[in-house]
Parts: sequence; C-alpha cells; structure tokens
Amino acid sequence: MNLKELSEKLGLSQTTVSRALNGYPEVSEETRRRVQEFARRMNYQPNSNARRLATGKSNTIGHVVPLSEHDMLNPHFTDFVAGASKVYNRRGYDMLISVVNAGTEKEVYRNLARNRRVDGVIVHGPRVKDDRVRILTDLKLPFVIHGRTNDPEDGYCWVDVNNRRAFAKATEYLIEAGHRRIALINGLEFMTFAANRREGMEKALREHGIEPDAEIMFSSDMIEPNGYGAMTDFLSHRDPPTAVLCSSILTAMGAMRAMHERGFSVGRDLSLIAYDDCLSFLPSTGDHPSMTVMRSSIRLAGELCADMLIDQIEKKPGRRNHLLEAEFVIGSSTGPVRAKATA
Amino acid sequence: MNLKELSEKLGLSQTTVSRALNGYPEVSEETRRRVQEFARRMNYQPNSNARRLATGKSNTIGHVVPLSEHDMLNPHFTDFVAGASKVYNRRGYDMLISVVNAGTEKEVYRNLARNRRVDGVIVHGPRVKDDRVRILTDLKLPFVIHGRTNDPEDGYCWVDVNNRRAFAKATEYLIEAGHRRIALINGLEFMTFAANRREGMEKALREHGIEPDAEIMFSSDMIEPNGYGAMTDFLSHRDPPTAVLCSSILTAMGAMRAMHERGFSVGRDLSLIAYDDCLSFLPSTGDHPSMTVMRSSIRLAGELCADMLIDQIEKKPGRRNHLLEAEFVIGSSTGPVRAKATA
DNA sequence: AAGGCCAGTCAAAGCGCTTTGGCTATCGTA
DNA sequence: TACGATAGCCAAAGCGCTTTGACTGGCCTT
Repeated sequence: MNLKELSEKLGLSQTTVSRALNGYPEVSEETRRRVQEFARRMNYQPNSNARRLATGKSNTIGHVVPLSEHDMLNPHFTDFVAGASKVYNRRGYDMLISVVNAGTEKEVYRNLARNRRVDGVIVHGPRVKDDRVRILTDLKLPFVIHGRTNDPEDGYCWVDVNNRRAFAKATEYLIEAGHRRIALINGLEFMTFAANRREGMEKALREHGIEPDAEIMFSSDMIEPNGYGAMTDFLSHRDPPTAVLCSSILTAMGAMRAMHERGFSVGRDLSLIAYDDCLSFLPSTGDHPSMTVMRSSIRLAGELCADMLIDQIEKKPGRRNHLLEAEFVIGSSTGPVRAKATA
Repeated sequence: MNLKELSEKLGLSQTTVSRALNGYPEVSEETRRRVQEFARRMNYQPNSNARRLATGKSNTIGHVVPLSEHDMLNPHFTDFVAGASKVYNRRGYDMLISVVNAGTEKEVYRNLARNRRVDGVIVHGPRVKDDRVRILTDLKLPFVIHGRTNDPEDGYCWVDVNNRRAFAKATEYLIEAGHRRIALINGLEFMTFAANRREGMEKALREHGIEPDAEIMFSSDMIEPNGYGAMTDFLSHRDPPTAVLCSSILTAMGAMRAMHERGFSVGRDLSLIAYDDCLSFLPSTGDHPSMTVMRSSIRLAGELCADMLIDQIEKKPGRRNHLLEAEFVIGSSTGPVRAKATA
C-alpha cells in the first residue's frame, strides 16, 4: 500500500493525504480524521526511503564505534546506547551503528556525511588530540562528543564528566586515610577521559608531597582481565601499593579478584576506589555499598548526548554542553592504611 | 556533488556514469576508468536514500533488542554485535539497532518491514513460544533467529548452541565428582536457551536418581548482582548446594563474590561451572583456566547469523541453520565434593 | 552491397514521497 | 452587489538515483 493507492481509494489527491497524515493545517479536520483512520485500517506506512529522499532528512543518528584490540567492543557502550536509544525512540530517530577498525574511522564519517545516511553523529572515545572535530565541522555534519578533546578550540557540543576533579578527590580521600602508595589502573591514556583522570590523581599526589610512581600506574582497555593482570603485577612489586584507583568497575573486579587470590581482604588489607559508570549488569553501590566509588551514569550521558544532538539537528535551542560531576560514595572497599601487606 | 553534475562534467549521460560506477559490463573499460577516477577526485558518493528508493533495497539489517526490566540492555549483546558488524562491514550492510520495551516489539517489526527501512532482521532472545516467527514470515521479511523457539514448525533460519547437551554434560561431570546437591543460576526461563539449559540439567540429575530441587534453582537476567543474590540465598539454605551451574560468566562472578564473602574457596569448598559466551570484557579461560566452563563464542554466533541473513537476502545458497556444540573446559573452579560446608 | 550483430551510449521513465504554486468555492465586508 | 480573503483541495515538479528500451556506428557475414 503506497500513497498513490491510498489517495485513490480515498478519492483525494496525494497532496491532501500526505498533509493530512503529517499534521499540516491545510486540511479540514474531518478529512484528516477520515484519512488517518483509513490509513490505520490499511496498515499504511510511508516508505521511509522515499520520504528521506524527498525531505533530505534521514531521521537517523550514527554511532561510529571503534573496535579496540582483540576486536572488542567496549562494554561501557552498551549502557550509553541504552540511554541514547530511549531518546531516539521518544523523538523518532533511528540508530545506525557502525563498528569500525580503529584506523578507518575518518573515512566512515566522511561516507556517512556525503551519503546523507545520517543527520548527525555521536563521537565516542575522543582523544587528547583528535582531528575528528575538524573533519566533522568541515563536513557540516552535526555531532556531539561523549567526552572532550583537549583542544582549547571550543564551539562543539559535548557531554563530559569532570574526571580530573573526581580522581583528585578520590586520591585525597585515600591520602587522608594515610595512604601514600597509591596505584592507578586506568583506561587508555590517549583518550581524554583517561588522561584527565591521571592528571587529577597526580595533581592531588603532588599537592601532598607524593611523587607519582609510573611503576604502579597502568593503562589499557578497561576490562576485567586487565584489572586482574595489573593488580597481580602491583602486588608482586618490591614496594606494593596500599591502595588503588580503578577507572572502571570492570577493572576493579579484576583487581579484587587478584587481591582475593592472594588472600587480601579488600577494605582492610588494601583499599580500592573505582569509577562507577553505573553499568547495569555489574554490581553497583545502590543496595549495599560494597565499593567506594566515584559515580556518574554513562546511560545518563547517553541521554544527554542524544537530546543535545537532536536539538542541534532540529535547530532547537538548548545547552551546548554538560559537565557532570561524579558523586563520591564511600563504601567498604576503603579503610585506613595498615601495616605493609605481605604476600 | 550528485550524479547529474558528475555526468555533465564528464560529458556522459547519467546512465553511463551510474553503470560505470556500479560495475555493469555495458561500458567500455576506458570510460569506466575515467569515470571512476573522476568520481574519486570529486569525492562523489551516491546519495543512499535515492539509491534505496530506486532499488528498493536498503542494505541495512535491523536488530530489535528488548530492554529487560530496569531498562537494561543485555551485555551479551555487545559481543554478538561485534561479530555481526564484522560481517556487515565486509558485505556492505548497515546495522540499525532498535531498542524497544519488551511489549512493543512486534509493532516495531511491522514498522520496519512496511517502511522498507531494513532488508532483514535478526531476532534476539527467542522465547519458548514466540509469535515473532509467524509475524515475520507473514511480513515476508527475511530473518535469522539467534537461538530457536521450541515450536516444531521449522523452515526458518537459526543459529543456536546445543544448550541441553552442554548443561547435561556439566551436570554429569559434577555428579561424577560426587556432587548430588547442585544449584542452578539460570537466565530467564521463558527464553528458549534458558529453558533448554534447565531441561538438560534436570535430565542428567534424574538419570542419576537425583530429584531436581526448585529451591536451589534460580532464574533471572544474567547479570552479576543476580548471581550474587542467588548464591547468597543458596548458601543460607538449610541444605546448601555443594556445586552450582551458572548460565553466564556474569552471574558466575556474582556467585563467586558471594562465596568469597562467606569465606569459601571456589574449587575446594564449592564447585562452580559457568557457561562462557567468551564475552571479551570478562575473564575467559583462555590464559589461565580459572573457571570450569562450557564455552561457545557469542561473537561467532553473531557472525554466523549475519552471514546467513545476508545470504538469504541476496538469495545466495547457504546453510539455513547452525547448531553449535559448547566446548567443555575444565578449570580450577571444580573439584570433588567435600564435607558439607558450613557458613 | 546488404543485412545482422554487438558494443557503447543515451533519453526518459520510474521509485514513493514532499512541497510549490495554483485553483475553486465560500464567506465576510464595504 | 461586488470584491478580496481564506479554507480546502489538487496537479505537477522535484528529490537523486537505477533501469528500461532505443539508438548509433562499426564490424562481420553472406
């Protein structure tokens, strides 16, 4: 069933039927009702490809997500998507996901733009120095960055967490509990969020007269096995840490596994603070605060990004950026420093 | 830059240019070379909406994923997508993801089909009794199911794991190690895979004269907190299990957390076998076999589904279904039954 | 020399919508 | 009574591709 058939059966022109269905004011209320009711009965759905061609709008948002090594798709992405898609459903957009190998990203953006397959994109995993901003600006493709680059040049939309402050605060908390030997299990530091987290931590350390030690700082994909591996290494260091900061609950779980395996009790023998993205499939601090965390919902970030992007596409007014503050929640994974632990 | 401009500048008709670019044989090799080179120089990309309208093909695969309670997106989905998207990239398809609330699924399928937004869909989380098969068949929308329904009616494409056999085998392994009190932490049992797992387990139990006890069988979303909660409950049962089967590494991690918390040693005091989907962000048995698992890669399933669906869409010959066997890998989370553990 | 065939090209007709620019009653106003 | 405004409808022109059907000129056959 297409518009032509529908309008013929109704004894109306395509123009009128189209207008009736799309809520234009030039049709009488009675006609509109008749048309809409008939369309529903006939199960009429406009062909979206035709509509897209005619309007030049695709009503689709693109997500270009890079695969990291081992072809892994960042699990944090799941929750971000859950948030964003909620907004897409509400506002009538489709979500196009393009999983790409790290190198080919830019070409994919170019294609999406020239193709007119999407009305805008969300940029994931911004780097400290990232030319995607310039590319997208040149292409005149609306975009929102989940995170920021470190370039001073502003003018783009972003949603980010104050990572520096969160990690500085967590570090200070540990220092006040007497820790002076604090490890870091971070994300990949060519990405801004991870770089900022390290900066925040180092700043706090230095302000308390502690020189950061690269030997107890680790950076990689934020997945369980990496947390386990890093912590295992740290614990066999000649001068092991008494506390650790983890950039994700996933690495934190790995770290805790390593600690348990060595017979350490988390919160007593060793302290741990994790960054909690509120991943829905992992233990959170909701019910029983088992972990001390800095918390900010990545799903919320997804919602904010999506809304902001659509506002921009539809030229609606609205905020151009959001700097979220992570909530600091004290759980039982931290405690005062103890006599040096021995394996 | 569109086709018209391009062909004018080349002094050719749109027909010839279109054919040259799309590899039709009716153009001379020299013309083709000239056209392709010029198109590249001009950064020409055909407008995909126009192309879709003209061809009636969208070159897009739809994934309709239901949100479970708490608006959670199944984390197992991430890896499935990683696999599928690899195929989509290779074969020139886009991936459209539609996240829906559990109830509205069918309507979404109907819309996708009538809209002509996708050429086919992948059905996730099939239920024991699932009317999506009939709906999609009626709509004549090609589809592949990740899993199966339990309806005898065949004729659709699917990729599934032999869940029954995997769980029967794991159960037998535990029984042979002397366990007679075996718990189950399963997925949602209105879904076929979970129902089959339970069946496999119960069959093995009965074959060894053990009556399944519903009090140590749990069913829910396969996420860490649920594994933790279930295991905690089991351990405070008047007759606690000596072993447990988990439907996912995620619940297994939760279960292990509960065991650790009570001071139990996994593999000595209590045995655990998990179903390992090879989720890339979780510890697998690859490096050091810490967990005894039944293993089958969900990413591989994603690849198979995608290839099968595209074959179907393009009317290429190929297999219509795949029944994968899970690999049984013995790790250190299982051992002979011990004197009854006491909390 | 006439006819047939083929390679290479093109004009034009869709694909199914939206949107522009009329057109016709009808009504209020002077 | 006449005239402009307006509500309600329509025909037709795109949107940027693909594809059909037709047309050339050169070459081979008989």
